[in-house]
Amino acid sequence: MPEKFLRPYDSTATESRIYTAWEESGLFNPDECVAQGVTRADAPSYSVVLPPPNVTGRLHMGHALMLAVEDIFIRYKRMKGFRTLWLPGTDHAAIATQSVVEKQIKKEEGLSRHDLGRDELLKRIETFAHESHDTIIGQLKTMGASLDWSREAFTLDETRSRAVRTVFKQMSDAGLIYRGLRIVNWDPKGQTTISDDEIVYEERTAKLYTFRYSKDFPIPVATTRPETKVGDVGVAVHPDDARYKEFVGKEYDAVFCDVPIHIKIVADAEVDPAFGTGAVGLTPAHSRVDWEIADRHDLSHEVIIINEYAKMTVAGRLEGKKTSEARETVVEWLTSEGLLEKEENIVQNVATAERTGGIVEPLPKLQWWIDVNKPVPGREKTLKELVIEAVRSNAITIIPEYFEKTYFHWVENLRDWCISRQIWYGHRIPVWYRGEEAVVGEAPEGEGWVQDEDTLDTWFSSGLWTFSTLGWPENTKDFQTYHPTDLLETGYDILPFWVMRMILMTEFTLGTIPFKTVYLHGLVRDASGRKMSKSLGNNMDPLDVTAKFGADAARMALVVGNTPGTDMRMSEEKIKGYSRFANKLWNIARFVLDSANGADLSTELTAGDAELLSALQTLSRDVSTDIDEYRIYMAAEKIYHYAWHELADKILEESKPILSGSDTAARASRQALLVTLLDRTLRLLHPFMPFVTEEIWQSMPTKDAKFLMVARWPDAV
RNA sequence: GCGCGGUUAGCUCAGUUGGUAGAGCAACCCGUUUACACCGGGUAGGUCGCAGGUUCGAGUCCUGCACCGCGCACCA
Repeated sequence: MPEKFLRPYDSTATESRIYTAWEESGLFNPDECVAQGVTRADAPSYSVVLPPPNVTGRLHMGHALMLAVEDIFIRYKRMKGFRTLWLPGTDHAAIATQSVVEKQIKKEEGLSRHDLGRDELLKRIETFAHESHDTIIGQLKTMGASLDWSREAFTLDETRSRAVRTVFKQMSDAGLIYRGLRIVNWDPKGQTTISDDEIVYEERTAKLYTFRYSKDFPIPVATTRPETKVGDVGVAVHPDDARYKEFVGKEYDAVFCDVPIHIKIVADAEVDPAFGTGAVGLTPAHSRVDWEIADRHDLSHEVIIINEYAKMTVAGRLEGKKTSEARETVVEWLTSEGLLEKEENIVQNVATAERTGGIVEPLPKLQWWIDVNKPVPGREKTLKELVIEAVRSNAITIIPEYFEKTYFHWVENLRDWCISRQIWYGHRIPVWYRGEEAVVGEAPEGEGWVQDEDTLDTWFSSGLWTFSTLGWPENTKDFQTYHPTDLLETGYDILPFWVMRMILMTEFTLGTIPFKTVYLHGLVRDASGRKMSKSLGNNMDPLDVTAKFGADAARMALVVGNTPGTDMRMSEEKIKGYSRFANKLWNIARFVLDSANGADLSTELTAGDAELLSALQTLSRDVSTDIDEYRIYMAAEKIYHYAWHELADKILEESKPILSGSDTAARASRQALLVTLLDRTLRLLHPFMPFVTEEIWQSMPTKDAKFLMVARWPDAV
């Protein structure tokens, strides 16, 4: 027995040494597995592309969970003999990264992005992104992730940029990308457009004011934003509202807080007669709903009264005021004119920008959009329909299944996707202008071309992730071998943002699905069930816990009993429990290797021993089924239970008298049995606790491959 | 408003197609010249949210309700 077993298991020293050995072996790379003869050249492939972490800093426990789950499937399939690829990468995360760096520069140097200029800011962001990247890669390795580093990708590197330009051009040629003036979500703080899903609604109390535009205006109108009323061009009432029927079609002029306005009364079914006074003041340029109603009644969109800095652009007493100040001014004016009829408190949801916290100001802007309701040429279906069908047809399976309902609910509410952003970090829109000419795709030859100033929504490039990482648009060997990928594993919170968009982009570009199965994990919460966050100070750093208890223990704690789609609670106690298990396993090995020293493994087993072996074979099949059916939470628990409470507590204990007894046949049988049981247990446990199992296996007399990582799975032995 | 999930032992959670309720932690009792004290053996603890229904049989299927959590939409 090697001397190392005389000391307790030391995860810290072992884990980094083992990872380095794996990495140096090259066996994370499936080509190398074939070259070294551990995978058959004609083996079926199994591929997973890592959801690229944002280069905004460090990984959190959610990432650790993601890595544990994916690595389990990957290691299992690799041991099963599949040509297994797990491809790593990082995401430039455009707005998230830029706003982190901008905040940092503002804090340390007091400078804004406009003080620095585009080139200098980008340089700073790239430096930051580079450092984040290195930190993150180190963390991925610490967790034991068996990723093929030779294929690492970045959403903003040259290959991925080319994929972005190519898809943009194809979509544009297909008539699905258009540039249009529409109401966007404008973030005055970040000075950019944001998409619907970058909005966070905050519940606040607000005042609902009921007023008239002038003394002779026939209908009182309710609003929470009196300052916008200087931009009104109409009033809408419900067509069946008896109170106002007689006024529909009439037009009125007024001077509202120094601003001349012209109001037409229209009837529109979208108005809720029960809310406020049942009459809506229409401000088409500053409300998406008003814009749509105005469209239906030929009212002007062009009365713009608020600018990108959320300041008033009208003449008179409101000129240049912030919207919040203008609101007070208008209310004072209404009061002094006797036009204010009522003031009540209501609760409303205020739209704020996720990244900056700025209050979203709806503004009409010329932006790039993807049309989700237009038939895709050659497919006779819209993007929206294709995205629904991929899941409805069961081409893609979502786990847990009930999330399919959430998915459909979400997609059915999908509107055209605004893909342009007014930030600097990211893929620049691949459109070049010269006078009236415009070129889409690759930069044109010749003088005088100017590229579009805007960048693309970060989800545009991550939407291509499953195939851009495999070298597309080149028809590479990797692309042919590994696409569509087998599994996408991610948090349920980005099902709509990312998962749906990958399906959309892949259906359009390749006419196929990006992955066959979506496995959604839940949130990792703290011990009392709160979300982990910087502001609460309850963050758990994966590096700290792995340093303390080992990655094996952290992985088990994250996986055992954690069903997909369900949030879990994490605590150091829990992880500590599994570090005890690693040590238990270590001592099982110590006992077995010590007492079976020199055992003849070809000894015929006694009937009783053969039964014990067959019980473990049954367990192996059980565990395989559990993993195949995505119940890794159960598989992990079963092996844990077997190793500790069956193998250690029962079998090892009852072996003691046999091993010291005088029946030599029984003893020889038992020695062989114990070695075999330990060997199988290590194989079964390897995907879950890769380090300690590998370290023990290196001392096993049954060792039949260079690493346990590429040894055969028990039901295939 | 539309939709999703949860409610099982003191705590955290499993329970795969309906067939006598499980694990971990905590508690309590016993054990220690030993592979491991990062241990072993044992005990106690549940009307499976409530009310109906289907069934020979329901934690599991159906209907309704309550409470908790979440998503989307609206928010004039």
